[in-house]
Amino acid sequence: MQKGEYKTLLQKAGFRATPGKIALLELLQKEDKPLTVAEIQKKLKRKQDTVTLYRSLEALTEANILMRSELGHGHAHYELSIGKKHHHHLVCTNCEKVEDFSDPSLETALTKAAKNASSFKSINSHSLELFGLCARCS
Amino acid sequence: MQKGEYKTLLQKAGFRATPGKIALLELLQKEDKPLTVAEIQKKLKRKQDTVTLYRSLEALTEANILMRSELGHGHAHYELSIGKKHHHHLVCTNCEKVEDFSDPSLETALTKAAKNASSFKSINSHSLELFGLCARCS
DNA sequence: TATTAAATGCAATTTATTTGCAAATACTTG
DNA sequence: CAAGTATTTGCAAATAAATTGCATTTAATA
Repeated sequence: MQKGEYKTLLQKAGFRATPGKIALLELLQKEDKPLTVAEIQKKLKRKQDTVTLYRSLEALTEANILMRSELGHGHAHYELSIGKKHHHHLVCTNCEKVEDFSDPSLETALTKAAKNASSFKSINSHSLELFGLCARCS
Repeated sequence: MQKGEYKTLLQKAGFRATPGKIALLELLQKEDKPLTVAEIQKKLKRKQDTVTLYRSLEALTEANILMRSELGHGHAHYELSIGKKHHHHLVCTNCEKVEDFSDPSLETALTKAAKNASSFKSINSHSLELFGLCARCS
């Protein structure tokens, strides 16, 4: 995703291409890992009210532009979802380092498991995190 | 797990077999599904302070007697972990109904994926939830 | 039964997130 | 390109989830 393209992306999704939202998307692209609201706010050059940030994150997640994940700390993490393939997270339980991972055969197994999932008629999404110790912490 | 056995269980784990903790374990056994702190508190015959409940839940989870899970609502859920086989959850995004599920081949895939997990030295646990619509809501 | 460390309850605090509303601003259309 | 309008933003305040400190109670054990 090129820098200027966020304007188009936002507008196509029905949002206004405000400096705040563009800065948010650019930051998340640059960081390329799940960030908490506090981290985002700290790193954003253009300062935004916390409430505005929450509202933007919520709306953009709803529009599938962002992806939200719970990483076992009591607060949500957000990352860019467009332009990234489906993935999950490895979380270091010591230093909280987060790493992406994906595994095709795991996805296959997940899809199958979802089909077998007894009484449920449809499975629309899933969340999966692996917890362990990263190279530095072990 | 028979009723009276919780006393022994607690003591073996280094806890005191207090009426509060025993009542908590008995309730979770009876309910047999992930409950929120508020739900537990409401259903407990013997009323307990919220703080006490939080502390018990935390300690018992630490001791692997309980299992905590995030089900995509902004608060933790707890269920008995002893005497239950490893499982995950199906969550209805409409009515919040929760159902257990487990799938051996999925576990195999998860273990393999964990091994391949690049830089991480060890994977100790994982969390997996499937979200969809239950039979009634679809 | 007395001792003591663990568990409890209360008050208050922290952290995460949400709501209401008025002011500011991006996009449309003339 | 100026005006109108609906969206977005910021501020203040509220709500929700979880935690901390401390004094009191209580289960275990000697």
